[in-house]
Amino acid sequence: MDYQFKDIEERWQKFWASNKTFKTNTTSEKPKYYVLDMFPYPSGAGLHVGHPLGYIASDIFARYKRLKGFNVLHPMGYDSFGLPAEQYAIQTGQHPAITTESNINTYRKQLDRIGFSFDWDREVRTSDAGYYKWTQWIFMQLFNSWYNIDADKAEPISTLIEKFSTSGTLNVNAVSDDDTIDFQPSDWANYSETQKQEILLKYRLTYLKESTVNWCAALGTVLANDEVKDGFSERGGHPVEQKKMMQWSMRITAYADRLLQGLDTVDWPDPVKEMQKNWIGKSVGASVRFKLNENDALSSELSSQQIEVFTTRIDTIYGVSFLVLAPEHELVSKITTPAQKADVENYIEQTKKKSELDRMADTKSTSGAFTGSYAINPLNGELVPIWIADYVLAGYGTGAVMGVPSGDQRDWLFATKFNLPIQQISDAQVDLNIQADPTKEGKYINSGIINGMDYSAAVATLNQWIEENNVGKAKVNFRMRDAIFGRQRYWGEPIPVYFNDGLPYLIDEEELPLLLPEVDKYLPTETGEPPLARAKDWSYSANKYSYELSTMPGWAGSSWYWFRYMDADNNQAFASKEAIDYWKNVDLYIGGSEHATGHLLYSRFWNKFLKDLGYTQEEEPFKKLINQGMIQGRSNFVYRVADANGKPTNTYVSHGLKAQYNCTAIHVDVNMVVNDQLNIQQFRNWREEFKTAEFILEDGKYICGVEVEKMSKSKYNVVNPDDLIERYGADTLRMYEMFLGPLEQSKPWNTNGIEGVFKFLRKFWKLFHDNEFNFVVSNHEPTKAELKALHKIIKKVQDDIERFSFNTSVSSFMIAVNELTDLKCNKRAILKDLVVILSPYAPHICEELWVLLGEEAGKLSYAQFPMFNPEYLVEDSFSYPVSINGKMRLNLNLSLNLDAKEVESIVLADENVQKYLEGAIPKKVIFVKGRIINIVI
RNA sequence: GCUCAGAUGGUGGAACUGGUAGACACGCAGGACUUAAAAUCCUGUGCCCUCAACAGGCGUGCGGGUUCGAUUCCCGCUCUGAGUACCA
Repeated sequence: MDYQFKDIEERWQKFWASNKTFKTNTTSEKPKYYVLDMFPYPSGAGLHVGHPLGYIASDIFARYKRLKGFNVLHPMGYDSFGLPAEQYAIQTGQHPAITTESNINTYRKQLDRIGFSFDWDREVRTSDAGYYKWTQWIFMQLFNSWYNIDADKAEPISTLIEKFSTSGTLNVNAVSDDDTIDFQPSDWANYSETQKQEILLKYRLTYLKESTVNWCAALGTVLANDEVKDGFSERGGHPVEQKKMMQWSMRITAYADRLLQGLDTVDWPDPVKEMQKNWIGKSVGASVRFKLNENDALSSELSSQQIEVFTTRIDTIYGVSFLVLAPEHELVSKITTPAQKADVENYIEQTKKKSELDRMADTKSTSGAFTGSYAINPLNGELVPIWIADYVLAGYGTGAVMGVPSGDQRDWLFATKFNLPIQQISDAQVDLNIQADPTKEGKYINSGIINGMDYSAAVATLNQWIEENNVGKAKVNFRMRDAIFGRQRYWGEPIPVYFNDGLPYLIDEEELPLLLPEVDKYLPTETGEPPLARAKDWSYSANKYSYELSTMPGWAGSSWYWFRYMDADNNQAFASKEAIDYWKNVDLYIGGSEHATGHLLYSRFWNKFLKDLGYTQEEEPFKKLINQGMIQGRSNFVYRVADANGKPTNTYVSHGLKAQYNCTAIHVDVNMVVNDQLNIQQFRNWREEFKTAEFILEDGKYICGVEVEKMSKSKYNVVNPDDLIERYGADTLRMYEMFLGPLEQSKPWNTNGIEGVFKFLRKFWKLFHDNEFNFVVSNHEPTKAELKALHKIIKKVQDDIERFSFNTSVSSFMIAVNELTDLKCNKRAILKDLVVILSPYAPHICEELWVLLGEEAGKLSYAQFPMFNPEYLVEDSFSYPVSINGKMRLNLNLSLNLDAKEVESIVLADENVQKYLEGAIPKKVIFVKGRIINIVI
């Protein structure tokens, strides 16, 4: 019997499932290793060939680690709350839970066919009540915590209340959205319950606040910053506008510095670290207050107002020649003089008209308007005009900047356009008539107290001065905002909060989970309330209080799920202490880079928070991260010829000849195309309209055009893994996905080469079988050549897997099996090791051969990865080409002492060369891996 | 604009710390087996000159440099992809 992959794979998948071969125990003498995949959202379309790429890689690594003697945790689950199921529910009325369940079943079937070694007993689903009970529980912990800056960690809110009642705000150094709070312990005692709760809400790590949010009308919900791309929603591409709303937020900004510092401790791809760094956007500088100058047009009350600016270049403050406010800045209307009123209002009007996109596209032109007012530079008392311009953003820093044309190119352009002075403040030789000098070189001139200083001295001096004179202070600013947490949607975790007197309170912990109620429709109510408002008899404490109606965002459930896998069925805790102490954190995490500023950042935040409260041990959740590349679709086209009148005919011209015709490209299903050659019969049967299709061929073939696009149904370029498994088997699919190229690289899918991998597996199978397909192995001692072939592959595969270069190890397998086939090697000792080495890649065929070799079924996964012995790889002949002075390449017979790394004598094979070298003394002999490569004379 | 990644045959890609560039696979061409096809096996395959062989020349986006030796290191440029965007 030939290699019967279907039979083999079905049999072993059944065996693994019923014997729970990959069940992992938490207590083990072995060292632990945690291999995690980013769990999928179970969409209705099922898996295409790109999805399992990362899963195959992680499965290979998990299996390899088991062979290396580790206790490996390798689980899988579903991120099953989310928008598509809800959108589908709105259209069809079907409960999202039903859609989700059926999608999960499809996913599971598809995953099972690939032969992963997941421990399915640990499966999690974020939409299960048993799971989201703990998502809600973590929310409650966040609500009940504040961030103590002195301790640099989160603490229970009770310690804050303690401080308030003993010493008021005096000893409180906390992250809060209001740094003006100031009271005595006696005040605290006299505050009403409502007042107390209002104050505490400003410190809680999850809090309710009126804030500007990204509102997506089409989706009927708010979105987080990372869910908005260029002014449109990431899912669906609907327009997003800014809107003020009462919203739940997560105080992730409290962790900004730790999130930044932690990046230095993890083994992650640089681009992802870079993205997170930019997203957090730390900038060190100073905040300075400019007093307004008294002015006839302004009331004296206003002249006591100040404009606060944030700058990273306090050292250039003597060069300030104007201030700029964002058009939305609250002071704009107050400080605009009557003479300038029309100008300013006109400018604000223009700014409003510009859409978000226009504003981003138009970064070149400089625009602005003068308010007519002046501020006073606190350092030199000079008057500086106050302008407004849309290059200053209301949402960043203080919404106001100081303009220094000599030190900042944008300020320089602004000054040049509006004829504002450009003051030189550095002795660096730069012509300020041409451009600004943003460098920090040179000594300061025309700069009062910092004249003659260099950059760092100037910054230190000025920071001290502004603090002493109470006009500002050194400050660190972050670009990152707190994360909006509420969503006006149905299919998400209910927020475990009820309202009393307009203030939020947590429900009793005993009442978790707060179940998602049933509703008649999944749309907002007529009055614009979220869908949960439709729930009947859904309120807290015997109808006394109403529940929070928004639900949690998609990222809530995925921000802690790796802990749940450690102890998936626990009903008393999100995971037991023993399980967390043993598994600690994820050693290897594989997933797409699209989660760089979303999931990966939120997960690190929650991980740090849970650590602060003492529930977990590790500061970082994912030690090593690998981003698998995206698999793109490779679309094929046929070219329909139009007749003289431009009317389409039913004739199609091959790609190479299309220039001679007037034709249009039509997507054709890639599954009817092999090596870009169209299967004409299949095409005719594809659709009724093609039944009578005629073809203009080249060399008797119809060649299709090719384009790389996103893989999608509408482009007919989706390749389904099930079809390939049907034809070639799961082992071939697994190996081929790895063979395709480096894991991290994005690439278009191309099925063309899969035959090569399939042929390899057949060849491998045949090594163990004679021509009549009988299983035959010999018990003879292996020869040196056979051992060499074996140990070469042991070393190669081990090195390749350790550095996640799976594509090259597949190639090495092919070489090894070719060598052993040439040697007609069917020796048990060699083949047994070969099966072990190959099993992470092609587990089914290896399991089959393992048993045929007389070993116990199911034990292959825990066999020992063979030890590499370098002795087998030593060269025994020293006749090979060597170059002289890196130039000519000659065959030499050498006699040398390898230990001494010196040539004892050189015997030249060629007389001519001997002549050439006569009398020359080798200056240097270059060895590489014990071989002479080059002789320098 | 900024940041990062990349550019190697007809194609996907190898070459791990500089050391015989093009492994391995696809495709293509030729051959064996077959009535035939499929499957399988064998041979060839970077480009140029050459009937062919020997030999030679050119070759890792482009231009320089370091080195006995550069796909690999350095400088400058071109192009492609990704991220980000007036962040003060």
